[in-house]
Amino acid sequence: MVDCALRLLDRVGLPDLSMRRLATELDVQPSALYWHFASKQELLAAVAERILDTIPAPDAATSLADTAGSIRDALLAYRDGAEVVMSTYALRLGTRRAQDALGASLGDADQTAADAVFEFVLGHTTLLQQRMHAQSIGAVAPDAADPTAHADEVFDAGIRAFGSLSAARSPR
Amino acid sequence: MVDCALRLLDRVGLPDLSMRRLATELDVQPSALYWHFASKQELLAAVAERILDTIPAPDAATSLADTAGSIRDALLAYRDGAEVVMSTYALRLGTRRAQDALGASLGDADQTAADAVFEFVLGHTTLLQQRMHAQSIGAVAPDAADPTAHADEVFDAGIRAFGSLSAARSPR
DNA sequence: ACCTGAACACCGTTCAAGT
DNA sequence: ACCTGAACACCGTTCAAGT
Repeated sequence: MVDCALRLLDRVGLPDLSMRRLATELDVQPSALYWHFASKQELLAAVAERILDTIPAPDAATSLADTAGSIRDALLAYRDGAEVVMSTYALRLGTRRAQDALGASLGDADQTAADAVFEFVLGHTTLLQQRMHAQSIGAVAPDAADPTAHADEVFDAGIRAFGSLSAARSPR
Repeated sequence: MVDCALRLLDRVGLPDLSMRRLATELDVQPSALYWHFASKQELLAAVAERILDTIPAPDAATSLADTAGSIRDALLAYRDGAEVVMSTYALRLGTRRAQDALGASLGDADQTAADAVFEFVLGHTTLLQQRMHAQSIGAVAPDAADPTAHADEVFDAGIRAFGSLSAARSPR
């Protein structure tokens, strides 16, 4: 059932991922979903956890750039993945898998820096995916030649900044 | 009419800011709104621009921390402000006022770093506001003692990271 | 120029009742 | 234990018609 929601998300996007549509996909009445999940939010939390499933276990030997990259990849693997994860992370449902991996790469005891990096990755990827959708709809402003062109550069610049933060700390 | 939307947003939040509710507030039929705005998205773009109106003009003499702080303040001034700005920024509606101010503080010709900082600020503030709302509803997980407690620390850590990026560049 | 009235095609959620 | 049927209180948007 979560698998079906994940496939539907990837096919139609978050705005069109409704309980009614998911029910139709499962050949079931909408009300049947509420025996399994108390609300749509709870269903989305399960979907978010599945999206983050592919990120590797925390490993101090993995560079920040690689860890951040695999989190970005996990979010990009499904349409609107970042937005789904963002909304459930805000409610503190789901695991802290992503932050733990980032924390390990930063070699930091407290999680402040890891939280900041995760917030950057979520913000960046949410924007990127919304832009991808806007572009496919043709709803983008005409002045923007290639909406997603410099996204990688911006992402790298951000990760480099956070990397220099940890480099400045570790020598102590 | 945008003022009314802004007040309504602050009162009820983005999920409850509907065209029908706004119409009721204005003592008008919902369809009347579509003479002024082609869609809800367009209305939200106007609201987003108003939210960002209070951020100061670009000034190289203003520190990155101050500029980022005033952008954060502008977003926090209205309920769900960050999410509204995020969704219209993705569509590239509205101005680049925030990024221009950040670019000036970074003393940078290209806008890559400014974009990265803005993405961090948007991600951070969106998460913070969603958490504030979840808390007021009481819908937050029980293990989180004080959801918004360390938000300032995380924000400062992020901005410090981006600050060190520009510091490492300017000596060249 | 600006708005109404009525409709179209949807939503999330609840809850008694069925099997 | 798991699902149906029917309802409740909503959505964004369109469009002919009014003034």
